[in-house]
Amino acid sequence: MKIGAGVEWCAHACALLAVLPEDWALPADALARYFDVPPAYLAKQLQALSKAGLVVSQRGATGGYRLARPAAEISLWDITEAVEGTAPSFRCQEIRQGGPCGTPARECKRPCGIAASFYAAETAFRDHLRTVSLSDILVDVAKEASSVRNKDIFEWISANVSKAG
Amino acid sequence: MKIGAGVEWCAHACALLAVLPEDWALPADALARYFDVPPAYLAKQLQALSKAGLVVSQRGATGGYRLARPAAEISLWDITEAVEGTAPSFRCQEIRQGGPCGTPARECKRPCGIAASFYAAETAFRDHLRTVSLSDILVDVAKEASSVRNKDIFEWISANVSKAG
DNA sequence: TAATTTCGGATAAAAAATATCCGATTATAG
DNA sequence: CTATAATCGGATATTTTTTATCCGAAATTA
Repeated sequence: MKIGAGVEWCAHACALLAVLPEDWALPADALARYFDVPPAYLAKQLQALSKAGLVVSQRGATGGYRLARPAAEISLWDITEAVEGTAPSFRCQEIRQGGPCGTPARECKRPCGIAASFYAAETAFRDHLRTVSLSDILVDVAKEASSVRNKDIFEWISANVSKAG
Repeated sequence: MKIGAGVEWCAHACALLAVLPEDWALPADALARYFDVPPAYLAKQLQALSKAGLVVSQRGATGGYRLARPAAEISLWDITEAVEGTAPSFRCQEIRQGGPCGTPARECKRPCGIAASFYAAETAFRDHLRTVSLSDILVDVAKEASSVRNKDIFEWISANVSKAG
């Protein structure tokens, strides 16, 4: 049971996009440099966010990525779902139907007790991530970071942003 | 985020072992035939259960597997942990420490908000599986199955069991 | 309209899960 | 007591998934 690295990267990337002033955008390459991760691979992950409608991409000279909606309306589950897909972690093979004592298919319309338990557990997992929005993350970050570092971050953004003019 | 097939197989295998009369055992090969899954691969998964102390293995002529403790004291999480390992699904790469604005390591003793949220979500996942024991599964099965099929199952077990004598 | 900069899908390398085989071990039966 | 038969357990291949990269398509600016 593993979550790909793209989820972590995208979550941090979205958190950075969330502090961008309105109508500014950050290119994928800039985001990769900010976090020191492989640029081409991050770019691929960002495509998933774009496809899911979490971020808006803009091509061309002053292009880049920005959030598609307010940070309060993007949850960690939204990001996870966009990157990892919506398939359940427990993929039931219905082995109860096989073998010499297999249950007939017509009696298997509902999931078995084992599958149902895993589905319920995953629902709990997803529901928790749904309760955490990007703005919740930012509050947490703001509490930890010093005002000096916040200034550094803003200066870096200003130097690397794609600002439409 | 995916769970391997071995977890499903082992969960069903344990449920079958749970209805075995005391001091009976089922060989790995019999379990594989019962569920119609690759024998060698199921055998490998069962090793993990044995290592974790969930089942007791007995080599030799009348050997096989049986539960190490009452079904009520074995949870779906016990089985998942035994097969998949105990590593968290979200493996934080601490990318906040990298890049031009990286947070100094001494300020990173606690997990960041993103990682903490995923850890909490996974705790919810695990806690739910901890509440489901093998006996809960058996109750569910008993409700669904007809008494005719239960007789078939018991007869198959009797014909394939390794009974010490 | 040409040039620059970006995103987006197609393509390779690495890692993990899946599947298999054979030797080590143990109880039984002769 | 010994040989035999049947089992588990770890080492070994194969397939799939994840990770990583590259190059063409698209769009904005000068």
